[in-house]
Amino acid sequence: MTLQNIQDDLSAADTLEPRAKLFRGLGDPSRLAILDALLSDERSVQEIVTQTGLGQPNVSNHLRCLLDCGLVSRRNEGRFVRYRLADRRIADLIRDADQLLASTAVGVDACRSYTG
Amino acid sequence: MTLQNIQDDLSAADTLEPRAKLFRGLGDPSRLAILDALLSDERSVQEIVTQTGLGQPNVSNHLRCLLDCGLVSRRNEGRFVRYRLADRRIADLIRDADQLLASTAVGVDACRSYTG
DNA sequence: CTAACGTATCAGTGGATAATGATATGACAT
DNA sequence: ATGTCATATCATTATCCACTGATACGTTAG
Repeated sequence: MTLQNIQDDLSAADTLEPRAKLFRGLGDPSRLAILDALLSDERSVQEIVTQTGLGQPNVSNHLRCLLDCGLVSRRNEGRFVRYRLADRRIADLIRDADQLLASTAVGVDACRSYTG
Repeated sequence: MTLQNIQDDLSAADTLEPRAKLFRGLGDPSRLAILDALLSDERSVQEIVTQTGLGQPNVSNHLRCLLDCGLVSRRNEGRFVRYRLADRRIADLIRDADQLLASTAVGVDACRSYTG
């Protein structure tokens, strides 16, 4: 085993799980729809429910997930709660993914391992 | 509903599923470990098995998934099969994710929705 | 031809999780 | 105080998917 491999393994041990978790956070159509709704502006839960067509408890669940992950932040306003993206780089990450998907090489549909 | 929302919905309908699928492809520790092994160089299945500690059928399964998705490409060499990243931007995406995780705000561990 | 090796496929299994309906919590208005 | 609205939580269910062991396929060596 080379030094390079050792370094890879060391860094992998520490960063693999969080990395996977971040990508999994982004790897659900419902959560992506929610993030999409937040791309342009801050939104209340109701607005997100309307825009995404998802059920309200479902949206709340995913928002909790996204909040715990630190991907969104919230702000109370009376009985409304307004959510927004926690970091610009999240939008960047999504855009980069779209660019990658626009490449001819990357054709995710063909993957039979999961139905997505 | 504003024009902006309509545009969001239209783009979402087309790109949400593939996007989610791409992120899910990246959202598994085993697949990330495999991609990690390929970051620095081309590798045979055996080498990946050794470096990741995963089972051989398991690695083959994930490689098939990654291949179908277009995230890796393969090359036959005798009875060996050597895999490599299909696109530099995949490594970029992973690095960007790591940078995001280095931020204080994004702390994925706290997410209780999935154990990952 | 046959043995040995590298890789891929398959079926079975356990564990994880997204969605739903019911319900709880909290805030505002009258 | 009470009703109403916005949001969050909970339990249930049904589905999905990663892993394993056995095995098949393909290639090289002897």
